Amino acid sequence: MRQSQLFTKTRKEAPSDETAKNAALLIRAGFIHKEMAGVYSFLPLGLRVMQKVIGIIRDEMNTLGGVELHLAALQDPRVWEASGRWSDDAVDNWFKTKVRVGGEAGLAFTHEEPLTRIMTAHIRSYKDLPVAAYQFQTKFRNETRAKNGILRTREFLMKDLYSFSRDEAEHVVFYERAIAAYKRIFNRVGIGGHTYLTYASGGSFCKFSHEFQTVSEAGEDVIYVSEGDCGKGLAMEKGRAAINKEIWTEDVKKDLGLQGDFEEKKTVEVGNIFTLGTRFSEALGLSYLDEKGASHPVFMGSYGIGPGRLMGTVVELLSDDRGLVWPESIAPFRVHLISLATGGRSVKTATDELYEKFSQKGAEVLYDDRDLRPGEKFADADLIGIPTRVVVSEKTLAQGKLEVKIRKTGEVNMLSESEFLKTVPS
RNA sequence: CGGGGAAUCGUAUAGCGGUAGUAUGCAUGCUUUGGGAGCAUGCGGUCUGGGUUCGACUCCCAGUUCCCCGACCA
Repeated sequence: MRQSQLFTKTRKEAPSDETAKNAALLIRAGFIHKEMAGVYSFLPLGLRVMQKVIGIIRDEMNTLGGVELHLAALQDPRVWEASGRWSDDAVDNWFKTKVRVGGEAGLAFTHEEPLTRIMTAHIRSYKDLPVAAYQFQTKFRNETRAKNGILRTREFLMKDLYSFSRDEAEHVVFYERAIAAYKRIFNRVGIGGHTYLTYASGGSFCKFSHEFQTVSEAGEDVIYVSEGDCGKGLAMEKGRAAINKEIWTEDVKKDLGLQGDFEEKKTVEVGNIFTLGTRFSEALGLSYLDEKGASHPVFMGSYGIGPGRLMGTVVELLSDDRGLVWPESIAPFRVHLISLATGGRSVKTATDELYEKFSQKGAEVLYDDRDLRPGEKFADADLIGIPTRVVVSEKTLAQGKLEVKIRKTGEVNMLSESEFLKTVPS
């Protein structure tokens, strides 16, 4: 993409109404626009990052055996009344709206009920199980307080996957595979090393749920982590034992067989997986017949990740004082090609040709073809944070090389075109 | 939802009971060109509604919006 076509402008100064680093930087770099408290629009660069994140999650969900669908955002109250979650007493962050000809509709804050109801039309037999369905869908939550930029918003995209199994044993097999898939996701977006599988409250559904908690000062959660071998269970990988503060009690510690020293860490919840059991299948009549013709409620699980929150968390962790720093896997572009206008027409022509070559090779290139001074282009490039910067100028043309700079490390190398092309991921 | 703070050109900010300023951005011109160039000219602003006052951007009240702390987050 030619940067002259990109309408978004960068800003020198952070907006005064954002104290969160993630939103301040993303707004300065033109990735997002704040509509109102807790509501953000995604501009072209932000959308590209979001799509990369979605692509990684989708890939892992497919590997897990999930099938993608897209449920309605506008919700029928009746299905929520059936589960007891329509009333404001049960769920206080509903956005509800009136239907003009009568009645109400809700803006979905999650999708257990509607999907469970849909499944009653498709799951009849043990032969139909297990199944897993997922979607990327906008969720609405009427939070009393939006905060931390794009980490906690009233409207946000969520990947929610729901599993349907015959019984708990079958469910657990899937659940553990889901944990593995989630780990791969966080590794792939570059925050795996900072992310802990954490025991958390199971709410009204089960004893424990599991959260994926990423260490960051921007976090809202507190977890206790032990780097030693100090317990057993799903979250008790060696060097990775973690418990959410909300369930940090003597009973739980005994229950999980915890011992040794635990360190307190502030974290962002980047994923949460739940064993739902038969809570919704019983309420909505989702059952199957076994081999003997006996009816059983379907055993369910739910698995969430917010791609926007994940993106914000990456910004919090990887940015530096000059701006964003994207990992290759979710960068809006892989290469930021910059021509220095100081070189006149020959530089411009040479860079145009290079851009065509890169594009033909399928490389994702943002080409700064704007007629600006070098300093401004460099500052913008640092702020936008594309992993590799390639500069073409009279100087580089004279050497017959390209100046290749790595955003993350600041490392600069003079490479020939063919040397560089070998390193460009297409 | 409880508590605290804030609202001034597009953005970031100063200031005063009596003609609203700076920086940046934007527009135009000239000079510049490897880390957000220089000079000149121009465009552009006091959240809304009441009240006090001869006079309110400034003081008071209410509303709205935003931020922060806490609570909540199925």
